[in-house]
Amino acid sequence: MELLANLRDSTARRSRAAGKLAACVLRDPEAVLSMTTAALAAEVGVSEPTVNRFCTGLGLKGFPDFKLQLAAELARQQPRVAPDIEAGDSSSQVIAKLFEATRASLDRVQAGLDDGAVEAAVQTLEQSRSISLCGLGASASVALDAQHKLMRFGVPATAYTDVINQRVLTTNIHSGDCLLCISWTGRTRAMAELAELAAAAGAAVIGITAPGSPVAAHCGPVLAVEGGEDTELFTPMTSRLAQLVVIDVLATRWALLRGGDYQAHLARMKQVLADTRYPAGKSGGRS
Amino acid sequence: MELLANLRDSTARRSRAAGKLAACVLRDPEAVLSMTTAALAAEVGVSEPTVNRFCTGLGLKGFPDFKLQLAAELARQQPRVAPDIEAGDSSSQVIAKLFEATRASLDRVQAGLDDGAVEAAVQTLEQSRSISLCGLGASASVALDAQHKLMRFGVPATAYTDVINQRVLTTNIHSGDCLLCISWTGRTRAMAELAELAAAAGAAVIGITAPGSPVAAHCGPVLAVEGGEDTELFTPMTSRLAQLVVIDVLATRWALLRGGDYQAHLARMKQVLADTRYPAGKSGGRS
DNA sequence: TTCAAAAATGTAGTTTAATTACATCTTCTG
DNA sequence: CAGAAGATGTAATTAAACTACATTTTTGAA
Repeated sequence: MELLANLRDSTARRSRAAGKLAACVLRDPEAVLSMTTAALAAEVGVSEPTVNRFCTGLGLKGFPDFKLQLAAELARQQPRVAPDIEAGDSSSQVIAKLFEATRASLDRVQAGLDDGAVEAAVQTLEQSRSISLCGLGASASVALDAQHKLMRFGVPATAYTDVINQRVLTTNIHSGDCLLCISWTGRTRAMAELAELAAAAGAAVIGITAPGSPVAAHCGPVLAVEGGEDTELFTPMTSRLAQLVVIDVLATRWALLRGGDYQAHLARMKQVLADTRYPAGKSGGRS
Repeated sequence: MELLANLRDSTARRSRAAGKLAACVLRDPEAVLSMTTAALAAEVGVSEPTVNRFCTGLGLKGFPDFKLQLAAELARQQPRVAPDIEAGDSSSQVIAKLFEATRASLDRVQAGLDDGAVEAAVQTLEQSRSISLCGLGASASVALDAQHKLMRFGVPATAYTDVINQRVLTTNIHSGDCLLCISWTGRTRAMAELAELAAAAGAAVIGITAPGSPVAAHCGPVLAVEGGEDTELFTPMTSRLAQLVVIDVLATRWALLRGGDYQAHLARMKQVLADTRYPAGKSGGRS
C-alpha cells in the first residue's frame, strides 16, 4: 500500500542506486511487472543484489513480493471502464454494472479536476457576500443538494431552479456576490445567458460544467466535469453524481479553511436534528 | 482480468486436479499469493507441474504470472477505506480523499444491496398506478433527482419535499399506488409516520433507507442503504451519493424490463432538449 | 586536505523456485 | 475390450532470487 507514493516521496533518504531504481519504476511501473531482477538491474545499470536490497529496504520480502505489491497498487489505481448495460441484464447484473459505471465516472472526473480551480473557487466563495446556486433539469437537484450541504456548514446559500427566478436573480446580484452555475452539458442556453448576465453585473461566476462550453466561457473558476457520454444510453445519470462530489469537495475545503468553529456548529446542528428523530435502536439504527 | 470469475465458472471444462486447484484458490485467494508452486501443490495434493499446467492452461505465462494477476484482481475488488480528512489538508488532498471516501461508500452500499429487494421494488413500481417520492432534508434533493430520472424514462412520478404536502398525499393514495420513502437515517419521525400512514391506506411502500430502522419497519421492499457514519465529520455527505445510485439501479432495471420502446423515447427526448441548447462546439462540447 | 569508518555497490557462489521432458496411469470411444 | 487421447506424476533442467564476501564510494572529524 502506498508503494508508489513512497517511491515518489522526495524527502526519503535514498542511495544513488535506489534513486535510479525508484525513478525507473515510476517511469514505467507496468513494465517492471514483467521483468526479472536481472532485467531491471540491467535496465537501470546496477547489479542484481542491489535490486534485491532495494526491495527489502522497502520492507518487503524480496523482488517477487515487490512485483506483487506493485501489481496490486497499479490495479487499484487503474481507471475503471464503464460496462455496457444490456437488454437482458438481471437485477444483480444491473447493480454491479451501474455501481461500476459510477466508479468509472468518478475516476474520470477526478482525473479532470484541477486543484488550482478548486482553490480559486473556494477563494471566490470565501470572499462573497452572497451565494446563489443555479441548475436546471437534472442539475436542479444538484443545486438543491449543494444548498443543503452549504447550509449544514453554516453557509447561507440559495438555490434557484426556475428560469424566471434565475433571470430575476441577475438583476439583484452585483460585485461581491457569487453565482455558482451547474450545468452538465454546458450548452444549456438559459444557463449560458445567466452566467453572462451575472458576469456582466460584476458578480463572480463559478462553473461546475464542461470545460470549453458556452457556460464555461462566462465563468471565472471552472470546475471541469466532462460530460461527454450521451452516446451511451444509461451512463449520463451515473456521471452526474460526480458533480455532487465536486460540490462536496468545495464545501469541505471551505469548511477546513474556516477553521475549528464549524465543528461546534455541526455538533449543534446534530442536536437540533436529533429532536426530529426516533432514538437510535438496537438493530442498525445509527445516528 | 476476470480471473476469479473464470475459476468460479462452473461451465468451464476442467480436469479433476484443475478443479481442486480452482477450489483451493477460491477458498483463500490471499493465501495463494504467498505460496510457491510446491506449497500450493502440497496443499491441494497434486504435483508441482500440475500447478504450472493449471496456470498456463488459463492463458498465463506461469505460476508467478498467475500470482501477479491474482494480486491485481484482489486489490481491485478489495473494499476501499474512507480516509480521514484532516484540518490542514490542501485542495488536492481533499479532492483525493473525498473521491476515495465516495468510492468507499459505494463499495459499502453495493455490498449491502440485495438484488431480491431491487427486483421486488421494480415489480412494485411496475404494478403501480401512481408513484410518489418523498424525502426531507438531504434526501429531498434525492427525491427530486429520482423524479427527474424517472421522467426521463417516461415514468410519471411526483416528488414531495414538504412535510405538509407529504401528509396531504397520504389522504390521496390507496391500494395500487406506490410511495417511495427516502431517508438516510431511517429515524426521521415525519418520514416513519408517512410510511406508516401510506401503508395503512393500502399503498405499496418502498424504502430507500437504513435496514431495521423505524422507516424500514413500515416499508415493503427495503433497499438497504446503511448510513451509520455520522461519527465522522465529513463522510455523511459522500455516502449519500449511494442513494442516488440505488435509484439509478431501480430506474435502469425498470427501463430494461419494459423493453425496447424506451430507446425511441430517449431519442425523442434528446431531440426536444437539443432545442434548449447551443450546438456542440469544437472544444469539448459534446452532446 | 586526509584518513578512517560506515555505507553502498558489485562479483561470485548458493539456494530455491519454476519449468521441461518423459513415463505412467486413467478415462473415454469405437 | 483395445487403443488412443488426455491427465498426472517423477526426475532432471533451467532460471531466478538470494547470500556472503570483497571492493568501492561516501562521509565526517581531525
